[in-house]
Amino acid sequence: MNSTADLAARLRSRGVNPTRPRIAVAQTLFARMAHLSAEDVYKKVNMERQCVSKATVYNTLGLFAEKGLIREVIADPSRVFYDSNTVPHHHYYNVGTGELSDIHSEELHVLGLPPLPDGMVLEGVDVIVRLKAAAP
Amino acid sequence: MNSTADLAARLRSRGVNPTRPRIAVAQTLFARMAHLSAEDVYKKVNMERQCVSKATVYNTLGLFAEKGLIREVIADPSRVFYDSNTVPHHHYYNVGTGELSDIHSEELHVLGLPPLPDGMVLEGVDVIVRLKAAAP
DNA sequence: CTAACTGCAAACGTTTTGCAACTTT
DNA sequence: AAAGTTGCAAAACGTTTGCAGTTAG
Repeated sequence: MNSTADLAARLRSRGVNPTRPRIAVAQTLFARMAHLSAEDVYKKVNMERQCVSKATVYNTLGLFAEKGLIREVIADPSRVFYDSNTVPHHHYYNVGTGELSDIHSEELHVLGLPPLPDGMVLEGVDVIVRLKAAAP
Repeated sequence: MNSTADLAARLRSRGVNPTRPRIAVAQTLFARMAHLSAEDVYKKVNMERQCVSKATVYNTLGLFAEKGLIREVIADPSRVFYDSNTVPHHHYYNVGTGELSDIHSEELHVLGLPPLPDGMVLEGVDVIVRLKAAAP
């Protein structure tokens, strides 16, 4: 479940102090499987729960991402999306609507990654499959 | 080579009217193999050639990208990079320095792309391999 | 008591836009 | 003249930051 206590434990397990605003943001993020922009989170938190300022939403999302509780998805130059699913996976991006969705498949793999440049360590591999509506 | 006439022909072949500012931007883009932000292009154009306003640089880059003369690379939330190499390829992104580089390999492939959602057409597949400096 | 956190508003950097002037046809 | 293009300055947008006040350990 997503009780406050569970969420608090989840944050603590990543070294994040579970304050009330952070719990509120966490509830919004983890209640649904979604790809939300900071603005989306701000609106949803303040609609569903008590008031959290925009600065705190941004700071909290940055903190959660840094601590590995959520994942930043960079697909659109105009805003960052936050994905509550931290299991490695890839994304479709609908260029027309700006909608992001998971690629529900075990079959998508990146093969043949060349040896990394010297002194570099892999941080992640992001695959964005850009889609548009078919011509009518 | 990259003579003005050749660049003009290159723009025309994509339906872009080769005006003087656009040629200047094209020279800067195609002179080197590089990943430049709009700001980079603005600085280089105005250092190397005659003055082109920031608005025109932005508009021109957008136009070139739309017409397929260059490719937008979305790797960093803070700025868009423009790649003069339009042959399909993928990128390393150095998270520490913000530097983008090509993956020079025929070996990197994306395998197992699932069937696209109904009524959707593929626009492109972008792979960003995020790297950071190894811990000392 | 101290350190951590929050909210507000102002600042920021990138990108877009309105519009008058200037080309080009 | 009409259509397309440019430059400037201002606006817009998402995001970050400074700081005073609040909360939590």
